[in-house]
Amino acid sequence: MSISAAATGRPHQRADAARNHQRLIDAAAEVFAARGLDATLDDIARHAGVNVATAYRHFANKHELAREFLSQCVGQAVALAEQAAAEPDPWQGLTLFIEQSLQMMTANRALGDVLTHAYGAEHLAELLDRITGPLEQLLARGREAGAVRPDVAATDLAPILEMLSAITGLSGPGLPGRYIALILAGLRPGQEPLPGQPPTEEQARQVALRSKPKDSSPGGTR
Amino acid sequence: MSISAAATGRPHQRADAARNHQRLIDAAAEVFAARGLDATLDDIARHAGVNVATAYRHFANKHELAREFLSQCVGQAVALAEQAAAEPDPWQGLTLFIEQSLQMMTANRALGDVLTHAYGAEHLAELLDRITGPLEQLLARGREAGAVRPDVAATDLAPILEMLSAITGLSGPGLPGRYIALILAGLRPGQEPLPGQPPTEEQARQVALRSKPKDSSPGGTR
Amino acid sequence: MSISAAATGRPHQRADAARNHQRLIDAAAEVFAARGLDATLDDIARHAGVNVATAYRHFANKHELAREFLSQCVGQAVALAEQAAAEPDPWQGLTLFIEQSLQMMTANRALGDVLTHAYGAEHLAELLDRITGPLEQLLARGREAGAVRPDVAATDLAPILEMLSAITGLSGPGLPGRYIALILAGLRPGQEPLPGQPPTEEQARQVALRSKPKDSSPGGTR
Amino acid sequence: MSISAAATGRPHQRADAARNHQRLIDAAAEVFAARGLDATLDDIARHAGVNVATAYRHFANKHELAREFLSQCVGQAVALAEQAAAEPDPWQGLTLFIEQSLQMMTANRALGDVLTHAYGAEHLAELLDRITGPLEQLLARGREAGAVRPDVAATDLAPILEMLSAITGLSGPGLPGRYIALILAGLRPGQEPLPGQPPTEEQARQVALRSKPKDSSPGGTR
DNA sequence: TATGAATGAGAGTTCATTCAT
DNA sequence: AATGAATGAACTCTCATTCAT
Repeated sequence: MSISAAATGRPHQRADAARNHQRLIDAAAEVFAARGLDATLDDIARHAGVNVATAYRHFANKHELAREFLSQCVGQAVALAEQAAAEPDPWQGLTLFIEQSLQMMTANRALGDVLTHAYGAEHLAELLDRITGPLEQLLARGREAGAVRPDVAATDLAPILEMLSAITGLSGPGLPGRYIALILAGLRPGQEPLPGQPPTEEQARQVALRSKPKDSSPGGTR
Repeated sequence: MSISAAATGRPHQRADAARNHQRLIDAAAEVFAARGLDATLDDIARHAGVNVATAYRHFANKHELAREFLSQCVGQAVALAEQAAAEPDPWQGLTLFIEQSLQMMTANRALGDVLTHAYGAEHLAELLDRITGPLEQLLARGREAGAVRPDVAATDLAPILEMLSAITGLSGPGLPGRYIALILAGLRPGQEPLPGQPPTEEQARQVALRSKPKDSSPGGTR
Repeated sequence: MSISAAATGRPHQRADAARNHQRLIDAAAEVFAARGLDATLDDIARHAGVNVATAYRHFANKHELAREFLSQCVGQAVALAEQAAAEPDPWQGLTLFIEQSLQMMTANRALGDVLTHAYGAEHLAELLDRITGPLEQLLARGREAGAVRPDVAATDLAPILEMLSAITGLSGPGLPGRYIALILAGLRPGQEPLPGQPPTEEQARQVALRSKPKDSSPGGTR
Repeated sequence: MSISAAATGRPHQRADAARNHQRLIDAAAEVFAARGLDATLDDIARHAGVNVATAYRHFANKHELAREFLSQCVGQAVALAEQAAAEPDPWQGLTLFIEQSLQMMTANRALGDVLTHAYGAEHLAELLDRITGPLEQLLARGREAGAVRPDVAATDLAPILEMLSAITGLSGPGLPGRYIALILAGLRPGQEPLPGQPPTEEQARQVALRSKPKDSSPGGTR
């Protein structure tokens, strides 16, 4: 076992293979972003400069590739949440989290797409799991400071982000920001209480499940 | 082409043809709603009780059918806007418009799907065109009455609806309503002004254009 | 519903479709015979002069095509058994049945191949079901007449035919016949009793199940 | 190529190489047996605990591996024939040979499979060559002793074994044995003479050649 | 006009075989 | 010599669209 292997945590991962692995994920991000999740693996592989079969050596199937890609995004999002939670001013933290999240989704339209597909469900669960802690803490501080309305919970942020992801396409001077502001305004305290209850984690997870029945189970021919 | 056709201004259309036309649109709505836009034309035709080839006699291709379907939705939406504008209390009118719109999109998941595809662009333009009038009027009254923040315009409602469409999948007691309330709260007056400007109609139209390059021009193989 | 439809028992089967259907089965027989069951559907379709997709309009998948083909063979085999049972001399009937069966398998090597695959199981069941009656009757007459050994049952004929199918490839003057004679000799009376019992229908059916685990369930990609 | 290689008459083969060679053949036997000849080389290599590429260092291609495997079986079969020829009672010898052969084929379903493929032709020739002697001798003694019908030759045993191989799948109390008995009965003397002549060695070899044209020449893609 | 049938162009996936380490 | 990785060529099956009745 080489040093680099120990470093990556994978046994005997050859340099070129590692490169291709990442290349494929990057290509997936780009191509998914450009053409949506319906992009063909062939396209992605070509984009990565490898043969399709090579893609299959690295990922069991298209689902897995999407999942892997999503998994990397989860990492970023968690980092974002933690960074936001570390912000001294909780309102600034919240603003930062939402703005950066939208930016992330804008830069990577595939993200919204993936979330919409069943692929996402699994990793969304992981994401929510790891993200709820820091965010809840952030909101708590915000509530105490009177900066955030008291009836908003961390799980509310999933639908909120999902909503914002819908307008990532909007281009124009400060345009998506306008709606971030709108929503942030709605999160301020001193307003009529929100109806209903914050979604459970289970329900929050379902935001991603608008997807096509046919695509829900891997193994489908298409 | 017969004389009567010339007389009516439309090519002579037999009664059953007209019936099939509508049947297909209805079937499209149902099937798109159930399976998303990836549903096959075969499915739709079968659902309508006709043959695929018949569908092609009525619509040049799948895009056209989707467009036609969207066109009918436009009608409903315009009606909705007019109904809202007629409401004595402008805030109630706005609330009604947003709630009913979401309901329409929830009942018909395809709508959100279609909007997301390039299909929508053309008809979205028409929609915005016809809807802006009543809504602007509604908002004007709201602003005057001090019920609505002064810096919101009718064109802002397009992104807002698009955002809400993203969470139609959310199920739970009063769940989508929770976020309608959040957004409505953000529309109230007495808050920090929104950054930027309301989108132009052109920009509002682009909300729908996140879509796949490949699908943008009809005639593509897939 | 046309007259021809009534005749074929299928609703509105168009002439060309019916032709293609049979062509495909014939092509399947030929191509399966030439290349074994691993022949591609593409090959078969090309051989039939149609597009693969057309093959898929007629048969849900490769399995179904093989099954359909086998089904036609079953018909022939049953006819053969009935013809043999009608023979006045039971020994002659038995001889005829075995000889003709072998001939059928020789002319159509695919038959043996299909039997060997899991495809066959289902239709083999049907075959055995419909064939056992006449053959048992034939053997009964043979036993009474002292022409056939008393400890042979109709279900013994399945393994016997399967054995013979193994040598259909043998070419030479009267060559496969030599082994038919050998087996017929073994069926004569006045010899040491055979060990064990005749197979149950269930067991007889299993002759066909030597096949590859992977191929046993339809839907496998290969 | 080293000196020691020249000395041994074989290219220098490291100990582990020789071990891998045998391991691969053993793995081939097992995997072919379990999954039929369609098993992938990857599977076989993994089963042998080596990499596919290593398999290719030892065998030019899949065909060669199968051939090599068959070659080893030939050895066993020859041993079997010699053992049978050494039996004092010729009938017992014949019975033993047939029973053990069937057992060998049952234990190793791949054998029948390989025989059925073109792979076998070459080695089958070798087999027949080396096996005919002992078996002819055995049959001669049987004929003299009046235990075996006079018109059966050693080359008849090839088709006979091939026939029996067809029912190796039969499971049930004493089930394959029942048909061995049937055939042995047919080999007894005092019956109508068999039609035709025993196959020439050339013809006997052809039993194995029912196989797929595509696969006959190594180098085919599949 | 409406239908049943046909089709070309993929899409996802697998595998025998070769290349680079 | 042996490995991990890469590849090209298939193969099965699907679907939007067109053709022939």
